[in-house]
Amino acid sequence: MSNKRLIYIAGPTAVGKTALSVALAQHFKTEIISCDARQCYKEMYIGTAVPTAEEQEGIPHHFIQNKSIHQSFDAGDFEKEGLVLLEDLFQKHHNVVMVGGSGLYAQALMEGLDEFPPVDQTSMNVVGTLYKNYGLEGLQKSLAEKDPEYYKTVDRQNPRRLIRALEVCESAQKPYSSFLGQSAQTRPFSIQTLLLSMPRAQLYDRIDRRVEQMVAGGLEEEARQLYPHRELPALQTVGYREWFDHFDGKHSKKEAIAEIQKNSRRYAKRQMTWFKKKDNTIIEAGEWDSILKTGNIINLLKKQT
RNA sequence: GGCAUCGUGGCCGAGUGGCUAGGCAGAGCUCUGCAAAAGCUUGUACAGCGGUUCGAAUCCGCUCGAUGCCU
Repeated sequence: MSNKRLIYIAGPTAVGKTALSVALAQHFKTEIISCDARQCYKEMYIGTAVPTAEEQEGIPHHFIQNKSIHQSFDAGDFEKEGLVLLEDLFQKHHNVVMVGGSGLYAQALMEGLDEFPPVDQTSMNVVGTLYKNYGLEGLQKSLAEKDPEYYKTVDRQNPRRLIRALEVCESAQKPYSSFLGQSAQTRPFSIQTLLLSMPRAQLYDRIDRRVEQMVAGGLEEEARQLYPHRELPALQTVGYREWFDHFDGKHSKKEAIAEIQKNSRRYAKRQMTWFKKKDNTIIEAGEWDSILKTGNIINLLKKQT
């Protein structure tokens, strides 16, 4: 085992990941890699709670605002680019800090995804048309035929899952399931995950307040500028869709804000569900506060057994 | 004080004698490439008490509460 270590700070939105990650990075004099499926887009700033320059405290951050909403970027891309970046960072540092709430992205980088062939535009169109014309049932029938094995285990009610599998089948002319479980992933570094946790009520309160701060900070205007691009995948995001609906007259500004708060709370819930099953070291709010205050960061890492 | 209408799970809301509407919120969960996405699961509640009936959220009486009108 190499002496290189990736320290991953996980946790739901608004729990306070940024401050801890910066403190850790300062301690190890290292850099931060963000695993956040939205903060990587340069066009989105306020609504994705990108750490400000002050918050970053001079620590180099990667995968923050380095993509455009007009290009496609997904968990697989993140894995590939992230590994290249890590290799470089580990030349200079023993420890590298990763932060972010996108569980799938973190999983991709830490555990690896199987190799899938790229999905071409034609295949996307074929599947898209199928869904449009024949709905969920059309997708189910097609997948049952093209990949009966995967069909047995997929969530058949979930169009996204069905579409993805069909797109791969279509592009590769091979069943989606034939690519599963191919590559046994090992990483040339160790990984330590710290999951930040906080009582539900307290977290929800922080979420509500942060949304208010975003609004005060000009979220509405940011959303207005992105309105022309509202169909893009990157903009299917809490904090933006609700404004788009408001601009379309579907609800008032006040309702839009309340919706953002509600959807953020739900997002946080889903994140907690995801991280919970991952068997991480859980750090409660009270603990990391005192750790930050005393600067006693090493104890935090010793918690890991 | 009199008359009238009403009182359904956290909220909205259907249901006028038997076959546990539904929606929202909440909670729990799934997920190997749009993941801040997408999907799944989840409540026998009928203001209270008594009566009629084989059987009442539904009918009758009283009590409490809300609203409106009247004196």
